[in-house]
Amino acid sequence: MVSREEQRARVEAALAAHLLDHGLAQTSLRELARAAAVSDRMLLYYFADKAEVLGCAAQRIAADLAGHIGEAVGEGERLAPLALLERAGALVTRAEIRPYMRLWVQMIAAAGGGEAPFPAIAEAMLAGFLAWVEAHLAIDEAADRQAVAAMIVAAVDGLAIIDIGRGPDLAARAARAISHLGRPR
Amino acid sequence: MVSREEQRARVEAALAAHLLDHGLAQTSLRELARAAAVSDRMLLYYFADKAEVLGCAAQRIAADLAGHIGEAVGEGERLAPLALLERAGALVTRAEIRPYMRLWVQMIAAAGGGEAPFPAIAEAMLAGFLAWVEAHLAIDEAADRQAVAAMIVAAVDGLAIIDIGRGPDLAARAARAISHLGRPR
DNA sequence: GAATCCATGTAGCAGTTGCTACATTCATAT
DNA sequence: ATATGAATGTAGCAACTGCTACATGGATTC
Repeated sequence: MVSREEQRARVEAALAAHLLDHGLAQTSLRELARAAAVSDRMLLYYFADKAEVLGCAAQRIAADLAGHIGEAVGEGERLAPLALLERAGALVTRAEIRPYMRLWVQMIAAAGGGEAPFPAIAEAMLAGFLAWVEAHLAIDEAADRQAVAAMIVAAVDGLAIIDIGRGPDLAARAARAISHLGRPR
Repeated sequence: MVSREEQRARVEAALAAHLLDHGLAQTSLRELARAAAVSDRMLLYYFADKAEVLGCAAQRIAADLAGHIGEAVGEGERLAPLALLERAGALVTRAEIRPYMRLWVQMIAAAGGGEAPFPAIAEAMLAGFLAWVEAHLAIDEAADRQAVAAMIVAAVDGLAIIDIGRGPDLAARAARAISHLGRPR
C-alpha cells in the first residue's frame, strides 16, 4: 500500500502527460483514470472532484512550461519589443513547446466558456506570461510596458492558433517573419 | 405549416445568435433546439446530425464576420505590415466583433481536439483570414507576404486570447500599443 | 373522398457522464 | 489479539448525450 500523498503526486504527473498528449477533449474521469492507471473511484479519492483533478494537473503543466520559458532569455536581460517578440516566437514554435501551446489554447477556450476550473487557471497562467514578458521588456513607462507586453503575449499565443489551424510549418515561418514587421516597404 | 427550407434558414440564424452569445460550451442538441425554439427532434429533421447543425451555424457566423471585416480596409488598398496590423487590431477589439473572436478561439480549440466538424471549419475560416490580410499587405515577395500575413493573423487572434483571459481593457490597450512595437528604445 | 406525403409530436434507447454508497482488505496502535 | 482507520474494489444511480422508431396531424393530389 502506498500513501495517499505519494499516489496523488504520481497520478498528477500521469495526468499532466495525458493532457499534453490528448488535450482537453478526452477528459472524462474514466479516461483520465485509465491514463493514470488507477480506477475512477480512486481519482475521486485523491482529488475532491473533477475540477480539482484538472486543476492540479494544469498547475503542474503551467509550472513545467514556466521552466521551459525561463531558459529563453537571460535573467535581468531586457530587450526591445520586436527583439523580445522574436525571441519568444522562436521559443514557442519549438517542437517540445508546441503541445503546451495547443493545450493552452484549449484551456483559454474553456475559460471563455466559464468552465470550472479553467477561468482561474487561465487567468493565473496569463498573468505569469505577462509578468515574464514585462520583466524582459526594455520600456521605461510602466503603462506602455504593460500594454506592449500584452501585445507580445498576444502575438505569441496567436502563433499557437496558426499552428493548430494550419500546421507547424506556417507557424514557424510566421515566427521568423517577425523581423519583417518593422521593416518599411 | 412552414416549408422545411424556410424553417431551416430561420433556425440557422437563431443557432448562430446562440453560439455567439453562449459559445461552444452549451451546445447539446436539446439546448440548441431550445435556443431555436424548436424540438430537438426537428433539429435533426432539418439537419443530418449534430455536426451539420454546428457546421451550418458556424458557416453563417463566418460569413457575418467576413462582412464586418470587409469594411475595415478599402478595396485594393495595401498597407505596410505594422500599419495593417494596427488597423486589424483596432477592428478586432471593437465591441461588436469580440463575440466573434471569443467563439473563434473556441472553434480553433475544438479543431485542435479533432472534434468534428471544427477542423474543417477552422481551416476554412483561417484561410479566409490569411487571404484577406495577404490581399492588403504591401509586400512584393509572395513567400514573405504569406509568412507576414500569418504573423499578423496570429497577433490579432492573440488579442482575443488576452481579451478572454484578462478582459477587453487590456486587449484594447495592447491593440493600441502596436505602434510601439517598431519603435527603438 | 381517398391516397399520399410532408411536417411535427411523443417516447424512448443505449451509451456516457460525474459522483457515491457500500463492502473489503491491510497496516498499524493498543 | 483486537480495534481502528486508511486504502482500494464493486456496483450502481441519476442526469444527460446523440439519435431514432413510431404515431399523427394537416395539406395536397388524384
